[in-house]
Amino acid sequence: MTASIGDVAALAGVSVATVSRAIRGLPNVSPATRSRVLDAAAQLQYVAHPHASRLAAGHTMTVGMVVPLLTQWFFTQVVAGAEGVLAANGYDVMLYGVPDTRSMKRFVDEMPLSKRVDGLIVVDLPLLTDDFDRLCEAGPLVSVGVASPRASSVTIDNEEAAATATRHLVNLGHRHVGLICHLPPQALEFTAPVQRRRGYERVLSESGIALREELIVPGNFALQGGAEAMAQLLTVDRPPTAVFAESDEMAIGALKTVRDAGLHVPTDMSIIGFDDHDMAAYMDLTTVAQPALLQGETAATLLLGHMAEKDPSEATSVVLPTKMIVRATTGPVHGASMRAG
Amino acid sequence: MTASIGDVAALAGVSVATVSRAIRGLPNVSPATRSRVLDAAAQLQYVAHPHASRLAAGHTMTVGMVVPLLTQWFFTQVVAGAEGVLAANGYDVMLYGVPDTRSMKRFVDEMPLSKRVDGLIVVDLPLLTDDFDRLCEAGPLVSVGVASPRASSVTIDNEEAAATATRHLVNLGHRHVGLICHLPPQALEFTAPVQRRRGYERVLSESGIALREELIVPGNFALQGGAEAMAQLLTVDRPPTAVFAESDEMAIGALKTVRDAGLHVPTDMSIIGFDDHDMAAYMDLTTVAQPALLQGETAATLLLGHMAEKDPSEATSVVLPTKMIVRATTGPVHGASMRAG
DNA sequence: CTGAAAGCGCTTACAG
DNA sequence: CTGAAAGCGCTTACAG
Repeated sequence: MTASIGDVAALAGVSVATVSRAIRGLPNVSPATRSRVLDAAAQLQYVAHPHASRLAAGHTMTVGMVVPLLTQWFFTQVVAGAEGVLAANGYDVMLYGVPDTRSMKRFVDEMPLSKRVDGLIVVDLPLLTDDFDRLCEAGPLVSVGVASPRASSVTIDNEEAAATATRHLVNLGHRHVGLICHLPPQALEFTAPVQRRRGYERVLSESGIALREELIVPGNFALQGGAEAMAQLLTVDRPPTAVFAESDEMAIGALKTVRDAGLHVPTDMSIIGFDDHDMAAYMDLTTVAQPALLQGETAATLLLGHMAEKDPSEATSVVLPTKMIVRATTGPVHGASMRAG
Repeated sequence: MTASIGDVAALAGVSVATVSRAIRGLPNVSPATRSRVLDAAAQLQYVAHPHASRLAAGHTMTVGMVVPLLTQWFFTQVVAGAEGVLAANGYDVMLYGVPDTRSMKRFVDEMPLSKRVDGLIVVDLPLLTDDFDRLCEAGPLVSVGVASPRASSVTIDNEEAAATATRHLVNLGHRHVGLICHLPPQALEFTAPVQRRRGYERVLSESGIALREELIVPGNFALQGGAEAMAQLLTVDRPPTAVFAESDEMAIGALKTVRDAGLHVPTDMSIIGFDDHDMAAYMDLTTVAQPALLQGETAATLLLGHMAEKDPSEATSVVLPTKMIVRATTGPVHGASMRAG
């Protein structure tokens, strides 16, 4: 049906070897020959069959992206960022969603053996060290979201960012500061939530504020989870006067609960989020912004570099800056909270 | 490094042909042989090299998904839905973002010739008929979002859904109904916006309401676009008392503009969106829900069917239901609007 | 039920 | 600068 390298060779009157060289821009082809080949190829609309060249050449020109949830804001941004630079460099991207432990296990078992991709971008995957090592052995890998001595990574300083958020609240005079975090401890542990929680706890401790476990509630990184978490925070005695939510989506859910309860933000309750989701500006949500798209782009660039190298080089880890954006949902403690304190 | 089919054959003491048959579950292998092969394969952790089998067998076990914007709500839902069922059926998914005309053109030129995938899922692509036909000729294709006589598709009835939304507004007594639509006409035309606009116009006309061009403003399917569109609507004379936004994200942006202007929803302004985005429930936004994830799943199922067939069968087009969800952002016309009317 | 061999469409030393 | 040939790792008629 479609032209093969042999057809081009016949039309140009050269061998297939020469066609291969001419088309890929390799040296040692005379200008005249090259242009004859190129003409023939254009005429036949020839495109190399990828599986054949991949099999012969030993590389696939595709990279795999492994992502827990295909629909969550952060992941879509990272995928979009990486796909852009990868496509611009001639690479295809294979997308793998690994929503649960079982699919993650299967992925780890099969991927390294399947030589399916030239490299892997792994996003925020709560992998066991062993599994992570196995993936690394299979080829170039860059991890986004979680740092590792074994592989290049692009991350943000989650702990410091969370500390900044918490400090902002404390500096406003809040002494009862809630945290809407990720899942309960028994679930899959992503690293970002752990680090963010650490930042939160550190600042409280530095500020001489006792940690109150009942002010830390899971919100599942979703709107509804955030709303429910806030509902729970409102019922404890001596409720918080300020809350740090580990994602904007949870923060926005929390905002709704507060307002539905007839309370006013930030007068009765301060809320700070994390991400700088599109929605954040529109909700006037104070938050700490992370460059999600850029993390994907950077990961792709790093991976491109590793794939180009002959032997595996040093892992390089880049940590991208975050930035607190103060908007309208945080403010000084207020009368209502004074009663509680 | 990793085991090849030859290694397994050697270990099991059979030919590579037998290994191939045994592992793929083909008939004509004795139970004893099969289990010997399977044992050997397991022992060596053998996984068939995909490019080799793909080249030899002539199919790739991967499907391509082509999507305009990787980050927009609808597209992420469709991708997630399709990836789920495809992965469950052993297919890999290759992701292609085609944000602009140029990349779309390149995709159409190269993809059909490259035999890279066994089938294609094309989401909401404003393709020229010719280009669409070329993609169809290359192999099984299912289109989501736009119907076509040439290929199977999964869509919703955009016009009817938009009519329902508009009728809801008209039935509430609104005579000045704005539309926040997609891009200005000169841009790439996606079909959904065109159809939705048609539904809007039809209902106005059926209700004896004259169309006012100045009440139709583009919002670019984004939060900010929606906000700006609403700002513009507020400045026309005799401004609308109700607005239909073609996506929830635009509706939410519009909501913000209205509230920032000190107006009350729905007393001063009714707003209805489209999608039932997660955020919609939280904003108490009246909207018409479309099953985005399901559209992706359905497309994948359809494609799986087509890829399994020997010769191309009839195109089947499934149209999924939409459902209006009345919440708090729409209400009867009110005093304020009477002044204008 | 099983194996030997050709072939999928390329790339890559090796000669020349 | 160019070509003949081997090889990438499988699958698939064809014999037996």
